[in-house]
Amino acid sequence: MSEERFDPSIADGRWQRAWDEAGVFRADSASTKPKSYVLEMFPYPSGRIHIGHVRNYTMGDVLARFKAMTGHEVLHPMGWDAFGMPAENAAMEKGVHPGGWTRDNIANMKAQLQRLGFALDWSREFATCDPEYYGQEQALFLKLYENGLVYRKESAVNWDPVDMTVLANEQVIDGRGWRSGALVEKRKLSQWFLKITDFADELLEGLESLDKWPDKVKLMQENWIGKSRGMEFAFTLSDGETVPVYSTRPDTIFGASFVAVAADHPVAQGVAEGNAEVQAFIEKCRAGGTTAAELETAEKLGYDTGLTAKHPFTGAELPVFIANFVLMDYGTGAVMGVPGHDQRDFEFATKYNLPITRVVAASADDADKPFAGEAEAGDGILVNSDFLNGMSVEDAKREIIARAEAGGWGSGKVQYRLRDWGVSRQRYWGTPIPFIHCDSCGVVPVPADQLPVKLPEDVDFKTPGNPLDRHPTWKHTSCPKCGADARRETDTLDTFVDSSWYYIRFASQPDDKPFDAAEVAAWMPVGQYIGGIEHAILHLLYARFWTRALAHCGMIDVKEPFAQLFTQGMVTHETYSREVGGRTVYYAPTEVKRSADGAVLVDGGDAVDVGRVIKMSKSKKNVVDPDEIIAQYGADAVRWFMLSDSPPERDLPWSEAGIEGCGRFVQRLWRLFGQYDAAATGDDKAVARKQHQTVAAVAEDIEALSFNKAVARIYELTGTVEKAAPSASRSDAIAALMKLVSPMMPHLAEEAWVSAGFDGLVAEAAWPEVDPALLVDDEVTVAVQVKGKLRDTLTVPKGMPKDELEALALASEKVQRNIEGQTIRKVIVVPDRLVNVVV
RNA sequence: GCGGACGUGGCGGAAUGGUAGACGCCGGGGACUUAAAAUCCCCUGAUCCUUGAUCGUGUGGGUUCGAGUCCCACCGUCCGCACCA
Repeated sequence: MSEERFDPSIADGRWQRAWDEAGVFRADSASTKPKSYVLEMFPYPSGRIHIGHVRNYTMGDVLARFKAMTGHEVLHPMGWDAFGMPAENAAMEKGVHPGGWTRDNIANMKAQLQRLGFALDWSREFATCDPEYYGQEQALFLKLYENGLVYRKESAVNWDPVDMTVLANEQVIDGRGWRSGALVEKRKLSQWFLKITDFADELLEGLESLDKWPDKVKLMQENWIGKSRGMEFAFTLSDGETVPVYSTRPDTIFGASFVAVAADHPVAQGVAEGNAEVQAFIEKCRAGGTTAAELETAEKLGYDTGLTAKHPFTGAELPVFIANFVLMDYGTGAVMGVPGHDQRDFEFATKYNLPITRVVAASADDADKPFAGEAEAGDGILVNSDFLNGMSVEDAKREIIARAEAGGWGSGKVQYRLRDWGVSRQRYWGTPIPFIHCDSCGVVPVPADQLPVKLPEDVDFKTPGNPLDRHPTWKHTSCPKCGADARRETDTLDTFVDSSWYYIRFASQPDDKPFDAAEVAAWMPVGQYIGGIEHAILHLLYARFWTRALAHCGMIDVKEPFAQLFTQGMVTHETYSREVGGRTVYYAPTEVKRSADGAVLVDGGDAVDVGRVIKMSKSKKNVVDPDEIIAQYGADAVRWFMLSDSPPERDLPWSEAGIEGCGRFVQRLWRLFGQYDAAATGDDKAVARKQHQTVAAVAEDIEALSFNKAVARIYELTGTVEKAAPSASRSDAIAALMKLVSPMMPHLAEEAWVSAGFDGLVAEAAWPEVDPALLVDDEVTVAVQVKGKLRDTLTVPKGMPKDELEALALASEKVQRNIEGQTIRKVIVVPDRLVNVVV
């Protein structure tokens, strides 16, 4: 080997070209090898990759390369989630076309990813803004429509006044738009919906089959779907109207002391007509904030409508209130108030002096026990409840539902928190919804042969609102049914639709249809999906739904798209700041010189406060630029850092010292690789053993995505081999080490591989064999304890019988000293592990 | 409020109920060098009466020959959800 130092600035590019020319990472759908589909969440093309992308894609890359070395045909694709608001914002701010802006960003980011040497099959690359992609998405949307999974309805929607678009419930966080942060308003619009609620139960039950998903994510989805069982029944009001209510505690019906309806409930609307006071109250309810803090302190408010509701059993006339804590869009928008056994009802009843009746108690003797300032929602025995008296809560629920159903005035009901997915967006940069509005035929799907419905190129972004809607010609077309003048739908699809099936398109992308079912079957489901926890609900639930919807339409045979899910932690960094003129100024890591006891500005030397280690963000300036660190340390050092130290599901603190250590290790390996000598002779059992143990352990660690442990083991093997005297075993170990590190540091590994005189690419080499005989040591160190405290250790041949071990341990001078003058009560011997002398 | 995760050296973190702190970073000392960089070697949980011993995995209990690991209670940090009837 000639060079003393490994030079990534030369080697990185050389091997990236070599892999590309050899087509090493191209996935062959027809291969007979076992298939492995490794996927990381594709990025939004913002223009620059973030260090978080580097971590995410490095993990996937190591797995993909490892799978290839262990005999799998690997599909590891990459593409672009290319529709969405930022492109339109750029268009508005800079006057560039969203398409051009997006294309430029993709080119930049692709070059950045390529500099990291990822084993990606770029032949399958696409962007969701390609007409070839969104046209097929339109075809799928129409397929779902044909199968009754798409509908349109007038509905109150979450309107983001800044982005000027509708948001899904999931996109409203604490009453604000998830992207713009603007306070969301309610508006009535005609919207397109996907019937995700049809799949609520399936999506919930399907979670059970996902044994390789984090429990945390499954739990979040479970809560989101929010299944509850209860009873729906109607109250008859004093004005003759009926008001259906839903309750999960129908057993407590005898404790009902009022009925409450939401501000938007028809009853409330009726009462409000011509009554300014009620209108004002309703307005007040609507204005109520929805943030966590506001809800915590929000007072229960009610307006007595003067109407009464007849209790179905007691015949009592219960007052009917409009209440601020009742939601129109859950259940029926009306509830029966049972103050004794629901905390909200309790607070409400206390405020408005309504009766609080106990109907559940610990025992029949406690039937009239007073409440201790709060409702009792727990289990117990029914009391003060006529025919339900003495029953358990569960039995009472069953009984009351049975009676309601027999009497025809109510029925058991399963209720979900999950709502249908509103997919209409009043934006330009998205997939046009393929429908046409005709005055005589109504809403008509665009015929398949007229797809894709392409976005117009000439658009103007100077005025707010939907550019498609105000385009001079685009929306004017003719009705596919009657031929009369008609208008195109000007809404575009939520970008979460785009990301709901991209993984299927990666597996198969014919020109004339969305995908080929057989080819999809060859790859799906994704074997390992890796991405951020922030997509735990939205993206992952939508993708699961979409897959099931396609299966429902008979298009594919897969129900769950992602067999195994991994959510990686964030990359974090210290923050550097100073108080300047009463405000905090943040500094980038490159502007700061860090030392053991603090930090100063490179420019000027002023002291800087070293703040908490937090997620990298532009506003705190605690970011590092992937390009800069690749240029400085090389791709392999950066990749190695991404895998070292922190377990991948936890946050990874970026540090200058850490990346420098990685850079040093790359050189250290390079020096060691240079000592490979094919002509060396002689055995070194200890080295061989360490090699085989490490190969087996690293394989296990990579499969488990425990990259930090694999890294630690590679350090150990490196240390062992470095210290060993030259031998054939040592050279074997060096060669094995080249393969071991090749998924993590592929450029270094290739360079060493060719320098050592091996043929071909190490990326295509087979993972080193493991000789099971070498996995076990023939000597073991046994701990010797007296009363559970370590006193000595013994090095003995493996498999020494219990009695011999015991004798040896008792003979130990240190043991003798510690048991002096005491009686041995018991000796516990665990072969090959320890001896514990109990005195 | 509900649900969940996590608490181990200066730091990131290892550890099938069986030698706590692997491995890395930081720090200290030394070798090489005119010097530096690079590299290599040694030390590096705390305390003490330092050939050794005592203490030590958030706190307090418990189970066990033996607990970071299992059980109970508490404290703290972080995350998710939330007037969902």
